[in-house]
Amino acid sequence: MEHLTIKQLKEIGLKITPQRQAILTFLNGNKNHPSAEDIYAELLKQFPGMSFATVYNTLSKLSEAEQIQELDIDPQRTRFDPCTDPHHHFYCKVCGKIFDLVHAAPNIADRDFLRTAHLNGHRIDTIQINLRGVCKGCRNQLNQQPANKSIKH
Amino acid sequence: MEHLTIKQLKEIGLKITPQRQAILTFLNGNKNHPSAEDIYAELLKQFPGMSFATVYNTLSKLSEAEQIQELDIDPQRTRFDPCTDPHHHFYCKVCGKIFDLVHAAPNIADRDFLRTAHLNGHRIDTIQINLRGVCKGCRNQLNQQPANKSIKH
DNA sequence: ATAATTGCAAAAGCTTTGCACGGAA
DNA sequence: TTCCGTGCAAAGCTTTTGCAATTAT
Repeated sequence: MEHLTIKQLKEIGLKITPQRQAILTFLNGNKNHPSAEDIYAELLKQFPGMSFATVYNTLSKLSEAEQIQELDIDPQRTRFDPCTDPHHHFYCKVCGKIFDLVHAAPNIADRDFLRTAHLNGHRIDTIQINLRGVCKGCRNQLNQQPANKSIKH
Repeated sequence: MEHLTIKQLKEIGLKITPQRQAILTFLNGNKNHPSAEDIYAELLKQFPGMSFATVYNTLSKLSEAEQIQELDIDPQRTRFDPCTDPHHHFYCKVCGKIFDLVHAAPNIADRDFLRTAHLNGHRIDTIQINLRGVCKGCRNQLNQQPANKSIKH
């Protein structure tokens, strides 16, 4: 899915609250792969009294219903991707950004096949392909300032 | 690498201590993908005074030197794999076991190529392919006892 | 009306760090 | 001797949970 709708929320049995609508709006089209904290911090601007638990609970339920994806590529925290189409991810260990790799890397066969396949008798539910390294931008910076050791996120 | 040696420890600039030798011994040939806590708990039997920090520090250094692999497939904790040969992993969300998938799933092209390749200008250092679901054994148990909801690790 | 959701706050875990002492090289 | 490694303990963070008040349906 590319776009989360209120209709989808209802279909998976969730009540529509202003907070949840804001979460959807923030997530839709977001390519930054935000953490729960990122999302919370952003929505706090609109909902000064908002609780982190609200963000956390909603993300959990969306993820359970497979409306969003929980990424395990960041060693420090779970990151979320509203796009559930099959694609790989690249994590830059210098700046912490996550990049989508849509067909940039060879695909691990057909995901839909693997999903229902019983590999070695195991039932496969999800697949994640995580590449890590240093992104283009950070490589350039490192080349220009070889002494710079700062790591941001 | 399949086997960690004292020679390798020296080569990466680590001092040889009884604790570290025990860590190597425990890791060598271990297919259980233990967590730091698992390793600590096991070694505590041999070294009653041992500290978790010792395990943690040594694992970090081995991982930094690429002598072992840190797996991010377990949502709860980092797991370690002494085998650095290219292979995929399957995580059972019921029992928590991790299975090696050597060539069971299609390979994501040639890892050695990707490692040195500059994908979209990014420098790729590591690749992890994480499959998750319910393992054969747990599927059988679930079929026999549909009401069993216990989750162990 | 009723069941889910929110906000607050605390707890629970895993991971990481500081420091003084002891041991490897 | 010189550093590195160890053990101990505390701190740091992210994630998870309990509960009373509030809100969606």
